[in-house]
Amino acid sequence: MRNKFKKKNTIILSALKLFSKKGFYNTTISEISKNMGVSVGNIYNYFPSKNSLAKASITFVAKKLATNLRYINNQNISSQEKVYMFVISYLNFLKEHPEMIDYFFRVYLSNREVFCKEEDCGFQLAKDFIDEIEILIDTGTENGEFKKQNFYVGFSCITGILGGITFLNGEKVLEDDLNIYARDLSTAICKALS
Amino acid sequence: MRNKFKKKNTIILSALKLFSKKGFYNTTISEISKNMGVSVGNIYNYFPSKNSLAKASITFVAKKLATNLRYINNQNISSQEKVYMFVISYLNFLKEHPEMIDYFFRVYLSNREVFCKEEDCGFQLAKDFIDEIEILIDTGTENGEFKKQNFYVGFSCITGILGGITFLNGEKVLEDDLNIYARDLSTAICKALS
Amino acid sequence: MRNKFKKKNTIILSALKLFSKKGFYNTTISEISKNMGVSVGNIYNYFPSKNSLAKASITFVAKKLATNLRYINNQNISSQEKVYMFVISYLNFLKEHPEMIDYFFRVYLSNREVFCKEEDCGFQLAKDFIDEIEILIDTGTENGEFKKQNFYVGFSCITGILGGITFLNGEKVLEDDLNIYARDLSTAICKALS
Amino acid sequence: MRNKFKKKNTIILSALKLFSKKGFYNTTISEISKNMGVSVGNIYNYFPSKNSLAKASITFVAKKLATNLRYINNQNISSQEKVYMFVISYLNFLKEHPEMIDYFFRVYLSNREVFCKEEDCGFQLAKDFIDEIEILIDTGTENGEFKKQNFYVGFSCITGILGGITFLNGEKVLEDDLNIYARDLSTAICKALS
DNA sequence: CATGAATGAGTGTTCATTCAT
DNA sequence: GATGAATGAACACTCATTCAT
Repeated sequence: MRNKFKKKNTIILSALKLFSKKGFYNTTISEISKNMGVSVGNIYNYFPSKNSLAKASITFVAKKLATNLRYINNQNISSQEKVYMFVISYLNFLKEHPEMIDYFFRVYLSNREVFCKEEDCGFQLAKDFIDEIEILIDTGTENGEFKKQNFYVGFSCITGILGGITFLNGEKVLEDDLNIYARDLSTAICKALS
Repeated sequence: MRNKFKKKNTIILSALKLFSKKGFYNTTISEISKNMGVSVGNIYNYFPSKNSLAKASITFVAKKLATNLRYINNQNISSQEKVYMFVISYLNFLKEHPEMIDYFFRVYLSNREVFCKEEDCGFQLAKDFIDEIEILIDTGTENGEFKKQNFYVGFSCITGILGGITFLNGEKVLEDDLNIYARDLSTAICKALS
Repeated sequence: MRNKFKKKNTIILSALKLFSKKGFYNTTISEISKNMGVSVGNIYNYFPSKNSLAKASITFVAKKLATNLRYINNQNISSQEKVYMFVISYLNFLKEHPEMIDYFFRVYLSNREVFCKEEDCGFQLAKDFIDEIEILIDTGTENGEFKKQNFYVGFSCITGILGGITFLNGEKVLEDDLNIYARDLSTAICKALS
Repeated sequence: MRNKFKKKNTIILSALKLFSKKGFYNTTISEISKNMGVSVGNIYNYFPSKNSLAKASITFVAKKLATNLRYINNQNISSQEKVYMFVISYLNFLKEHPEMIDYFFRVYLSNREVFCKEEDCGFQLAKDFIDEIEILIDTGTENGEFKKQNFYVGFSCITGILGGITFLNGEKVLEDDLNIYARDLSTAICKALS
């Protein structure tokens, strides 16, 4: 039912905020429940374990990122412009929902043991997003803006460079507003891909 | 005295292996001690807490990476060649000491709460390495190989792209030997910087 | 709610028994929990730390003693009779709940470091009881049975003499039933106060 | 040999200071050793265990108190004057060596489990002192100053009342210098005994 | 569905004691 | 005798998970 779905999302949002702020292991289920005014036990009516909640959170964020990127991919513009739009969209997302991006980079990328215990292993959780990245690269390659290249290298260029600035942002060493870096970052990505 | 120093390093090495394999929170002091054939209590004669051991481990790896890069920075070659040598050196390091690089990327980049409780906060722990990255970029800028650019963007290009491939390597999705990617990666980095 | 209050008392009672028998530091939370058929963790749902449990235990005993003494203070009898009644009441209490009195004298009087870490420091925990002692002395002074005297000296006479016999009782050197000493002790106290 | 004896005393003095300040269980052998500039292991050349050091400390203090009291007992003065002299001597001792008296009252009286594990149980450790107390009472009884009374009650009067003021002193609630209370205390003791 | 008290295995850390040097 | 690194059992406290209400 619709309600169940909404409640799951509310829980994910609450978890996301805390996971990203304090890390996965320093966030307790009890805190998540208190933060959203719900009982501990009730959370277990929606997610069978803390790990499963973490996984659902990843998928949630990945889907958001994928949706954004899919929208851009569908535009009728050059690939370079798509990259730029994606960078802008990503940085805005980072500013508006730092907890989601932080979670994506901090918790997911590095608490492998949390996400890889069973079948639907780490990489798969973000599949939607990764697929859109692939589309972005392939389209650019097909129309000649990007060179033909190994997907993994291309993937590293896009997500790595954005990941780098995300890390620096999290470390609070950036002096300027994030948007300032948008042009430089997208240029760097495009050059790396071409 | 010399001995105390050596013992600390032995402990760090043991910790590094386990932290990187299982994550910081899933590694117990007892495991680290068993892994190196020493008693639990004795570890506390060298490190006052698990956190401090984690910090020392970061510094240890950062120093190794910095030493490698410093050696390259001091060569009398073009900056592009330096980047290539650094990528090669990094990938080899990753192959030979996956636990160190893994630790660097997984534990450090993401368990901020572990490293940021006091003054010598996160970013500072890797200072040596970061300084060498800055030298690499600045030298290239001075000799005209790289464009004049914001340091944070340049930093993201180098460490981000390498971080990306490291992540993929950790996820075990790469089909080929790491060295295969060396040329493409260094090319991408140089383009991104220029 | 009523239940929470009752449970706290049950825990205190269990703790009291063990603390007094084995001392604060030789009693583990695990023992307390086993002794009352409850899990370790559950105790922490009621008391945030072992120290806080010790403090609550002190207050619990002090309140009991205070209640006994308040009842006597409210009687319409001479102060000498009050002292006698108090001694009787105290010795009976000591016989029936040796763990409580033992705790009061052994753990409280001497594990200062446990009780004095914060604001509600040692002396304050037994405030209720001490207040009643003051009333006992003041009343006797007002009606001329006791001389006008420094409170601290008077306090030492009452609690010190009873403390002495308590100590000897704990050392198991007393040959007779405690009640045998009641008359002599109350006489000594009254003389000391007059 | 003489040296061994002296060293043992030095250790006892160091232990006494720390035991009384922080309690028996919060004082580590390592602290005692550091406090006196000696290695941990070396302490074990003089005392086979922490407990035995605590016991030796008790005997040390008891002997000091006994010596003081014995000197007074041997004077050719009334028993009331003896009590007064003893109170004065005790309060001075308390002011000059608070750690010793504190230890006697706090650690000995209440960490029974430390002192009663084997044959030379608690009470016996202070035998010298207790014997002198008995002599003080008996002499007073013989010369008619004190009434004939149960030893345990008499003992409680003397040590209890002094114990009371010691406790209050330790709690830092006394507003005046200890000596102020000497006359009142000795009067109270004498009255209680007569 | 919702609650939150109860469980108990698990972890970081301490510290008396030993012993090779 | 003196040293202090090494040992390892022990303990306070945490927290994911369960389940009776």
